[in-house]
Amino acid sequence: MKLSTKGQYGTRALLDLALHQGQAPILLRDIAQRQQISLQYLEHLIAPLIAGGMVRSIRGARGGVSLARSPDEIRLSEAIQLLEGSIALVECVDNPRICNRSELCVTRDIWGELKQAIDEVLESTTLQDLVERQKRKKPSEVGMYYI
Amino acid sequence: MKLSTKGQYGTRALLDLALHQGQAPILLRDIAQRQQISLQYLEHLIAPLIAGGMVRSIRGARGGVSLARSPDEIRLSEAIQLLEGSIALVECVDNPRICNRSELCVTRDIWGELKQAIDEVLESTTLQDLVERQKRKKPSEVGMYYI
DNA sequence: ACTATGTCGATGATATTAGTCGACAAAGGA
DNA sequence: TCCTTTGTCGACTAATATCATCGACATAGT
Repeated sequence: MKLSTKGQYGTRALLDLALHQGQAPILLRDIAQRQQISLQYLEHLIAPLIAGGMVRSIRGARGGVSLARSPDEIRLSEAIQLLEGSIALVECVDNPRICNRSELCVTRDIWGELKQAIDEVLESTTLQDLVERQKRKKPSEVGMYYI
Repeated sequence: MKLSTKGQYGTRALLDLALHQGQAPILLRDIAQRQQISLQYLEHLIAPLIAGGMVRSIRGARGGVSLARSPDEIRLSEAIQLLEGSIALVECVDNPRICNRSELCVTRDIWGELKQAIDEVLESTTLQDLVERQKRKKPSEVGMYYI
């Protein structure tokens, strides 16, 4: 029952994008360096975010990536959904058909409540919230490279 | 980000135990049949529950397993903990040391909130709650074999 | 052209999951 | 005592998922 590195690194990458937003697009290389993720792996993490319309990319020289919307319009629920797929901890919550017990299964009800609880946290948190928390934590280092 | 079958089947097995509690211990074979889990796999699911003191077992003829406590004293949080290990979705929530960013990492804070949200659901649900839900759902079939 | 960047599919190493099997231990009954 | 019934446990395996890495390619700027 773990969040894969896709979800973890992907979320960090998004936060990095929010923290470094500016005029110019941001280089994947820089995100990779700051977040200590290999560039080649990062590409794969970003891909579904681009496909999902959360991140925009510009190819070629002077290219890079940037958030497609303002950070306060990007909810973690959507990000995790793109990065990890459904948030449900158990398949049958989303697809009752895959198990013939679904209708009468009370454990399934609990897994549903769990999904809901997780969703409430992720739905109520935006990238902007993360940015503000970060500023509160360590104002001086926000926007800087990790040493 | 999925609950493994260990957690799913193990919880079902516990509920089965709660539903069929009586004088005599319950046969693993019967649980396996009712819950449609292979006996050999079920043994492995039950083992950590026995080790954790949640289930008692009696070997030999006329043996079987039973809950070590009354169902209203068995919380799902404890069961899942035994079956799956820590409930935290991300390692660093429990072990800050494994990542040098932990102290300043705001995504980690979110993973912590997630853990808390999950824990609240599981902590507030006992096997007895599941039994009652089951009775409410399908009073006639409680205690019966699945057809 | 040439360089800087992102895109994408193939590949591989490792870990985890989901079981199965077989030998064994303990308890009861004939 | 020996046989049957039950749980125990470690070894093994197959399938899948995770976590990358690599190389060829596409696109944009200079």
